[in-house]
Amino acid sequence: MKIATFNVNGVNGRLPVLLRWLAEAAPDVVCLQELKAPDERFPIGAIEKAGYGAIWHGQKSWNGVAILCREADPIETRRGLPGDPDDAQSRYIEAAVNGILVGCLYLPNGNPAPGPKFDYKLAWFRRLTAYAAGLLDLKVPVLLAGDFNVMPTDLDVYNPARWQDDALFRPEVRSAFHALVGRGWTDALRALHPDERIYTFWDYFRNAWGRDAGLRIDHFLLSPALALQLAAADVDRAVRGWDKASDHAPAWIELAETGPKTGRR
DNA sequence: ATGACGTCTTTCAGACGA
Repeated sequence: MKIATFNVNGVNGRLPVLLRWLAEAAPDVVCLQELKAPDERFPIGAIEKAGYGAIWHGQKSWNGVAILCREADPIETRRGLPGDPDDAQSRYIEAAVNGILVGCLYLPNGNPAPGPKFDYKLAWFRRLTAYAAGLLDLKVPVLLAGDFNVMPTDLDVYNPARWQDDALFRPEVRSAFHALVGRGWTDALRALHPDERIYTFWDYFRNAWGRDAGLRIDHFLLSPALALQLAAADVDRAVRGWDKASDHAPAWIELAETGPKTGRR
């Protein structure tokens, strides 16, 4: 089973890119972020025509997350991250798909730091860490996938010194990520490629794509049982070079089929 | 320190992104 995450940066403006990538990559499950569209403007017709069922949590202009499932409808288990009833931003949606609980998230950017936006990022991170602990307690296969807006280590940044004070790389944010992962999750891309420079985002500015000046900020966190099934993980880099591309490229993992538990025959 | 570029908006300028 192939599961992907893709920050599309506008699901309607990006629809041709999304549909082309779905046809070429044929993922079984897709987590989308930055829909930048309210619920009623999610392009469900085109996505169904491409062979995918979907659930989505939209918002006008900004944010917005969705889960797509090939030839099936995701069973929604949650929309919105718990822990703050006043948080109106659409950044979390979760579903049961093919025997796995999939949480799709878009963690706040947090710039400029310090400031209220950075405080919101750290608070959101705390809520995620608390909620994720409960997910592990469920003892079912769980995957958290999405745009975490964090480069975990120097290896994940083309020029670490330049990003030192940025909300995506500040020590508080990196330690928040490591504290979350340290509770029992596996960073799938890094687990399979411990020494490789892997990027999932290239700025539109300064010819970042042409210079390969990238960041690794889109991640898959696997629960312990799921980590045992991890067979492959990579980034569809070429998509970043397409016409009208998102500033993110899709990342994906491949999970090996297990025995009777998830076998469908 | 700023802005480069791109997307969205009851648009033609401003907010936001990373």
